[in-house]
Amino acid sequence: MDAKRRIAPLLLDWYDRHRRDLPWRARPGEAPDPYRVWLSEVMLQQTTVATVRPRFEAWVARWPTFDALAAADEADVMGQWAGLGYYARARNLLKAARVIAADHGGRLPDTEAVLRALPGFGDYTAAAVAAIAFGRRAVVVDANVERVVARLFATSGKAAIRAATGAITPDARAGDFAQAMMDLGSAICRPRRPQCLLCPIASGCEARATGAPEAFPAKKPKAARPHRYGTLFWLERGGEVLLVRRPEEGLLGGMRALPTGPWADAPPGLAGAPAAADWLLLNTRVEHGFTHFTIDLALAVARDHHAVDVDGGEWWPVARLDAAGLPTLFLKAVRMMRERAG
DNA sequence: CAAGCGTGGAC
DNA sequence: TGTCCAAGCTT
Repeated sequence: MDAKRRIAPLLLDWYDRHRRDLPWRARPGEAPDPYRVWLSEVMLQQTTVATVRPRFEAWVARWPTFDALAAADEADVMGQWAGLGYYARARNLLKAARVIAADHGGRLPDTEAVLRALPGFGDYTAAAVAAIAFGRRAVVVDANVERVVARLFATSGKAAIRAATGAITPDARAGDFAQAMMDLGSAICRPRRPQCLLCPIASGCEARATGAPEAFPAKKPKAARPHRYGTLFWLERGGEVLLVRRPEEGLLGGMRALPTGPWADAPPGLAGAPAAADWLLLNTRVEHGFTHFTIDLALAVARDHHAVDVDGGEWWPVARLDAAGLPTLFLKAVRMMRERAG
């Protein structure tokens, strides 16, 4: 259809004039670095560019290649990821790096199908890396593309969106096209208050013609977030505090953490304490919102000069807790303890 | 396939 | 302050 073939040239022309300069993005005429493209795609999953930028720089300074990452300790990798969230991404990143080093000669496979089989590569990431790093034609559908295409054709549904995206994806510059769609979705075709007057493809946009482009795509009804309660245990001994490593699976999996008791529908008090000690339940609370529930944590404190080593735990200097690689939830408790002491 | 899985910024 | 949302993957 001729109207559909006009979209890619318009979008690519807009991209050539308005593309953002990002640390993982090759400049015109430069060859993309597959390692940087892959790392950025994983970091950017459900995470904003502003958050990723400094974390990306720190990561590539520490582990600049697949082989360097493959040789890293898992605890170091998880600690470097701390604060970014969705920690399965870091576990899969390391797994994939080791597969790439062992089975692919330290180079990323250059086809969508082979990429798709690596840990952490879903439909989106396999297509995006194939297109952006290797120039393959691939149909790249993320939340931005879904929104742009849903509005462009006033349509909905995963299959219809994918088919429509395929119909407007060019054979050449597929990587630039994908990035152009995402930049457009981020800067112009935003969820709220889309900037249609600045849009290079507004003239053919069916949602704009309806007068309410922001109504596309239809939003799913949101589930209520339950509220839970728990207790964080701060066991201190000679300037050191007890940390544990959380189980590999599940919430904050594999991360270093303060010990916690059970998370329940009502405050559990001192249940699940990591050791017998003279616990003092503080009046202050740590609140933290996760995607699917919020947690309200009490803080229990004990200073026990006779505390023996706790199974699976490690004693960590309080003054160096910032370097422990703790998820944000636990850093909130650390800050609270410091305010209390100071 | 719906649910589980983090966090910080915008409004 | 609460709600929404951001370059999704796994089971």
